[in-house]
Amino acid sequence: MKEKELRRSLAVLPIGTVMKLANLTARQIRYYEEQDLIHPERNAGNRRMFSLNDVDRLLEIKDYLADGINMAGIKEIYAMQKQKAQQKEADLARPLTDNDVRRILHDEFLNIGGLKAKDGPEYPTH
Amino acid sequence: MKEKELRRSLAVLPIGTVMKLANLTARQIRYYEEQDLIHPERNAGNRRMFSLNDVDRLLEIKDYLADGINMAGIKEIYAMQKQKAQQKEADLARPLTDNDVRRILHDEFLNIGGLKAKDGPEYPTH
DNA sequence: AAATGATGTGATATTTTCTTACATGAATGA
DNA sequence: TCATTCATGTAAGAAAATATCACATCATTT
Repeated sequence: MKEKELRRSLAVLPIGTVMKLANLTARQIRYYEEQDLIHPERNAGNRRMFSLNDVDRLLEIKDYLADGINMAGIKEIYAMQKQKAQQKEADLARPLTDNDVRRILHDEFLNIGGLKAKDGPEYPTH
Repeated sequence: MKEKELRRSLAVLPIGTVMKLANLTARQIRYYEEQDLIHPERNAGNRRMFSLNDVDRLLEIKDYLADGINMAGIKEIYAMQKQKAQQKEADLARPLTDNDVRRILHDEFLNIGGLKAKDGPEYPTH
């Protein structure tokens, strides 16, 4: 479903529509943007244009706030989600080759032997 | 998928967005509305608000025009489609009950006998 | 009590959209 | 060929939507 994802990320909604869909004031929406929780695009005339994904996120933010989580907390949540997504992306991008595996095992054996010169072992040898 | 249908029929897009999505001028879009080919909603401030279905229809209209069909032709096409849809709806809405069938047969027998007083038979008895 | 966080409100500028009217160029029929 | 009609362009002026910025407010935290 790549098509669907594209549709959902198209910036087509003006703030007035988003206010109604998410039941938020313009002030709130702009503030959440200021806090880097959403990143609506801008059209040629500097008007914010939102995607359906943006609306979803606004609804999420609303829920988090209702649960007593503050901006900082929400920001952290999204930062973590982003990290996870990036890790997954990286994992998917280049699955380990046999060569990678061999190299990793080789390095580990070096470490186990305590022979690694430059930085010393990564774990206590006690 | 009633949900999807609802989403597609939500009037959330301003004309500026629709212009880009359908690659049409505001003039064209308003003219097609004037010709009763589309019926965007209006918001409290009298601005036209379009649904994704509206955009689809605009793209269709564009195709028809490109095929050399004029407004009158397109209008007729949509009129026919509407009729078909209404018929289908009517058919689906209330399939005939046994009672309906009995009543219809009863009436038909009356007619066959040529006894129907008021309007006379519905078909030539010749 | 002072500071902070989330939101409301008001002022003013800019952009978008509306309606109305007139212009235009291609196709069509007399 | 000339006048019409059709689909669209364009301009003017008004109204609505949105932008930013500043200050107000009210609850919570320190």
